[in-house]
Amino acid sequence: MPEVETVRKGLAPVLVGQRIARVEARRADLRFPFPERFTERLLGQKVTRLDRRAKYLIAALSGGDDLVMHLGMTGRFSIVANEAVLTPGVDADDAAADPKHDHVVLHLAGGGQIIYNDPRRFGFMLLIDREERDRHALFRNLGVEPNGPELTAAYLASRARGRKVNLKAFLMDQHVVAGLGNIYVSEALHRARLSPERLALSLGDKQGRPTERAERLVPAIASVIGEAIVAGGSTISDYRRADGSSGGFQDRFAVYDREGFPCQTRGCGGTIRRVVHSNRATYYCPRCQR
DNA sequence: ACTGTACCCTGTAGGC
DNA sequence: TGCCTACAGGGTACAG
Repeated sequence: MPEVETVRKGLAPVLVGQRIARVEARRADLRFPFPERFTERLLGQKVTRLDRRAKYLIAALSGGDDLVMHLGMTGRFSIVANEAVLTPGVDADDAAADPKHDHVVLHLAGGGQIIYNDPRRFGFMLLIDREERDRHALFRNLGVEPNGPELTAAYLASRARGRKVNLKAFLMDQHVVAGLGNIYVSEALHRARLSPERLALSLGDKQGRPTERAERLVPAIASVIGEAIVAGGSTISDYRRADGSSGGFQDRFAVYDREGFPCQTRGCGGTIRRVVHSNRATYYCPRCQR
């Protein structure tokens, strides 16, 4: 999510207020097929806003549709203007051209272009009538934003009531907290000194009132996400060409991708472990996270 | 209803 | 050098 927010901030100044003059969709699908009459419905539309909800980018179009875009794992946008190419969240040195995976090009009336590149094609785009958007399956059951006022200990406890999934899976569920990804769940749990293996239901007592663990988790999530947004997101060094982000937060990982390194928590002395749940890596310190 | 697993697709790193 | 496997920041579709 911090990566998506970084992309949004980079894209907004060149996209908002612009009219779409031409659209190239260079294949029939990404993760899903493009919407019916995709290019026709974009043509001539003015982008009036660029918002983010969870990990979705939402371009509001003058005709009343929302262009909803998801970057998946490897999607990125580049801006082409006056011969210069800019990729929000990616250092110029790392944004080498990769035309093979340039799947969508939006030509703006002002002369600029927005290029969507996505090697793995886990991203997607769709068009939804703005009036219908919040009732759409993707948005209807989304959880709260991780850096917003709705994320409270009471909320977490009520959602965790009776849930026997572990905390890692619980926090990865976009219907609980919308926008927390694999990196930030590991980092937030470390800050909260909570084991990813602990059951979600332990965030509340029998009456569903938040425990002290839930109270710790809220500022842990909010601070990790807040700092990552300020840093411009994270880039895994070996993957810098593959996603929309080369911010600075990877330099501040306490646990993510740090298997075998000593835990930095003052006086802890533990060693970071890597475990796998449902095909996703989780990093934590078994000593200070309980 | 809830939970865990397999899978979508492509590129890269590391072992041999 | 080449071949093989494991793994990667996300999310969904199942089976049990």
